[in-house]
Amino acid sequence: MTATVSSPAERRRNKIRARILSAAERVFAREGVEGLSIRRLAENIDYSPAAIYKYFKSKDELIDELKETFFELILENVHRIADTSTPFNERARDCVATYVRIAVEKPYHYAAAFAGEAANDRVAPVDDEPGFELSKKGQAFNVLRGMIAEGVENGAFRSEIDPSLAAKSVWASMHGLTMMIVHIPSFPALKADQATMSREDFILFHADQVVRGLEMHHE
Amino acid sequence: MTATVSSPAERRRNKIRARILSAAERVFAREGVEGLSIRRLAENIDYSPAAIYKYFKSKDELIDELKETFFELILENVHRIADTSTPFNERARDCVATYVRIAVEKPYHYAAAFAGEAANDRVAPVDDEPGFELSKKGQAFNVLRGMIAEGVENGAFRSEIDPSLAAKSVWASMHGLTMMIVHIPSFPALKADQATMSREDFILFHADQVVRGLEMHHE
DNA sequence: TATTTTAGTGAACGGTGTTTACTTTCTGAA
DNA sequence: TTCAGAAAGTAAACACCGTTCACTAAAATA
Repeated sequence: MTATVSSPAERRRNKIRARILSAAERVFAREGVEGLSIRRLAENIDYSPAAIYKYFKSKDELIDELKETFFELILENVHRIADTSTPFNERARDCVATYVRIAVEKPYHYAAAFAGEAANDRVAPVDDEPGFELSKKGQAFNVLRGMIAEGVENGAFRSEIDPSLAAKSVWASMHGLTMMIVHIPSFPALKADQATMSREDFILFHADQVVRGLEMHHE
Repeated sequence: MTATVSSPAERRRNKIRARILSAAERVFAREGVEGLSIRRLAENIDYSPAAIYKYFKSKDELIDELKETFFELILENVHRIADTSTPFNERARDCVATYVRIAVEKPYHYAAAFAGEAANDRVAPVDDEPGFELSKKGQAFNVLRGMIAEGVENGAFRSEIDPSLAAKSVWASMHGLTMMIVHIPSFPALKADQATMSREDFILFHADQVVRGLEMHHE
């Protein structure tokens, strides 16, 4: 299409921006917000602290980009599983378990993503308006809603369920487990209550429990 | 029993400690950890910043006390409901909804309580060892576990459920909703997805959903 | 009353995010 | 090619932060 959409200067700038972000990512993944200071970051990439402000308006903006990239990762993985053709219940459970697993691998990212006032999350109307810029978090939510809608049509889930509402409930439940694990490193093992189940198994147990809440009751 | 367990000096000291805590509470409730600085706090109570360190080892210790008091409040309320004799399902749902409601009233407290590495939460063995100092958070968990055990004995919940495990799952789900509301002020309403349900109703819906996961399936 | 403990302080240490004024380097047009 | 203007980069400062230290004044203890 267009020959060169970016000038050399522009490309050079983007490269440096990327270098800053990658250095930030490294520190942040290991030490979280506390460990990531502009001054330390500047030292890492041999710039003065002030230089960083030529590329990012503020520390918050920089971290926002790390978070967005992180949710991109989650979205990719969840999407991949959602698009397989394994049996529905299994697929639902795997999606949910994957979400937690990845989040737990980068606990600081996940915790930070939900720490701010999070003013900019929007979820697209059910019939995705194309071109509507949607946060990665919002897209992940839409995948979830789609799966639940499918389950309701299937007859696997109770027919009176509103997929939009149920998706929020399910999301909250998975978010809760994730936060639990992120903040209490030993979870689900608690002190003086020796682990009766591995973390992996507990994630599946919880996912199962959550999906069960949606299922038909035959009474 | 003992005539005076506290000397005048000791009482005076406790009074000042309490004044510091109450000033901290005021600021913290409105502005969270970010807004609460030792220097600002000192100014509020007309002391020098250094003086505060005669009463608290660190800012973290001070905040820990705020959090503990907060969970005391939650515990009291949940206990009150758990001890009524309303029908079991209703009671379970109310407990869970109350937990969320109170947490949401003091979002900063709740968020902070789960923010640290939370190294000091322990859950008592099933037969409460008396005298074992238990965090308020831990006690709240025990109430939950007790209720689920009751439900299993009742026949209301599936018989293969391990109350300890299930309690962790339920707790995670409620924690998740709470965090969601705390961090996304409009939740369950999302942008471009006008609220189809009030927050109060959603809390009940979610609690219901969670309890459903524990119930018998008759297939 | 003399001595020891406690309450309280001002000043400093080593951090933080961010801004401002300044220089150097690069770039695009005359 | 020259030259104005933009962009890259910087040192120094501003206004904070939690915490510690050496010190004085007051109270409690012996």
